Amino acid sequence: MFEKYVNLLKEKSIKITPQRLEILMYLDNNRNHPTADQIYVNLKDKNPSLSKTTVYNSLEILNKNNIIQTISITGSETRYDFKNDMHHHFICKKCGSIIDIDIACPNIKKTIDDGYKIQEVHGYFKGICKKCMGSEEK
Amino acid sequence: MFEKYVNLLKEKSIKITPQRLEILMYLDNNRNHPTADQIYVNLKDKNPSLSKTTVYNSLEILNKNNIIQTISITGSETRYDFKNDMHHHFICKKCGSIIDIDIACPNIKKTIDDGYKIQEVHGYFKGICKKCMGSEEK
DNA sequence: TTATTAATTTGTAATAATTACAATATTTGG
DNA sequence: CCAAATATTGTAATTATTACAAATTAATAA
Repeated sequence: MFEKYVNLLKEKSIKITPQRLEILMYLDNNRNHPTADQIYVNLKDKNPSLSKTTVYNSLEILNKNNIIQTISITGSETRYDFKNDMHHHFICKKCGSIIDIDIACPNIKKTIDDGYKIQEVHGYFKGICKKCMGSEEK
Repeated sequence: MFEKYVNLLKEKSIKITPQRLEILMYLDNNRNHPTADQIYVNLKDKNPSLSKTTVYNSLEILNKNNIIQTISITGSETRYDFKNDMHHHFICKKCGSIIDIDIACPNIKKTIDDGYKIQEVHGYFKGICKKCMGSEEK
C-alpha cells in the first residue's frame, strides 16, 4: 500500500516515517493543491498525534527532493502538489478553484541560453474559469 | 513632478492623495520589486505620518486598477511592480535577487481558446542567476 | 471660498501562515 | 538489539496582512 511512497523516499535517501508516507499518499490521491493546514486537518483524524510542524517539515523535505512541488498562486498560502509533468495553474477569481493547465513553457530554453540555471518553473494564470464564465452569461 | 501619477489616478477615477502619489512614484523609480514594508520604510523618512495600512490600502487599489501588479514569487511576501509590458520573473535561490525576464507567454491564447478568461499572467522561474553561476565556477 | 459628504489615513489590535526550539520518540545501520 | 542521528511533537515566537474605528482630508457644489 505504501510501497510506492517508500520507494520514492528510499531513492532520495530520505528516512521513512509513517507521517511522511501519509502526507505523500494524501498528495498523490488529492490533486487539488491543498494547503499545509488542509493536509494536517485531513490526516489528523486517522493520525491523532500528528503535529502541524511535522506537516511543514515533511513538505519541506519532500519539496527539496523534488517529490512534490509548491504553488504560490494565491499569494497568501503555499499550496502543494504531487510532482507530475510540467504544467501551469489557473485560479478563478470568482470561485477560487485552482485548475491544472496542461501546457509547458516554451520560454525556458531562451532563458537557459541566456545564462540562467532554471530549477523551477511556475506559470500562474488568474481570471474567470470556464464554469463561472458560463454562469455569468445566464 | 507628480503630473504623470496624477493623470494615472485621474484616468481611473481614483482619488488623488499625497500618499498614493508617493507610493506610485516610488514604484516607478524603484523597479526592484519591493515589498510593502520596503516601500513603507523608504517613504516613512519623508512622510513621517505614513501608516503601513495606507501602504497596503494604496497598493490594493492601484493593483485593482491595473496601475501596478503583484508578484508572489517568494511565497512569503507579496512584491509590487509598476505596470509595464508583460514579462516573467526569475528569482535566484543563491543571492535572492529578482530579475525581469523579457518574454511574453505564448500559451495564453490556447488557454483563452479553451474557454478561460485570463486577467493576469505570472511567470516565475527559480534557479541560479547569471552572476551566481559565474562565481560558482571559480 | 466654504461647507458638506464621502472617502482616506492612521494606529492599534487581531488574524493567519509559517518558523524556532527543546524535549521526547523513532529510524536505521552495524 | 544498540547507539547515534534524525524526526516528531507542542508550544511559543515571528512575519505578513487585515480589521476596525476615530480623526483627517479630498472633491464637489453652492
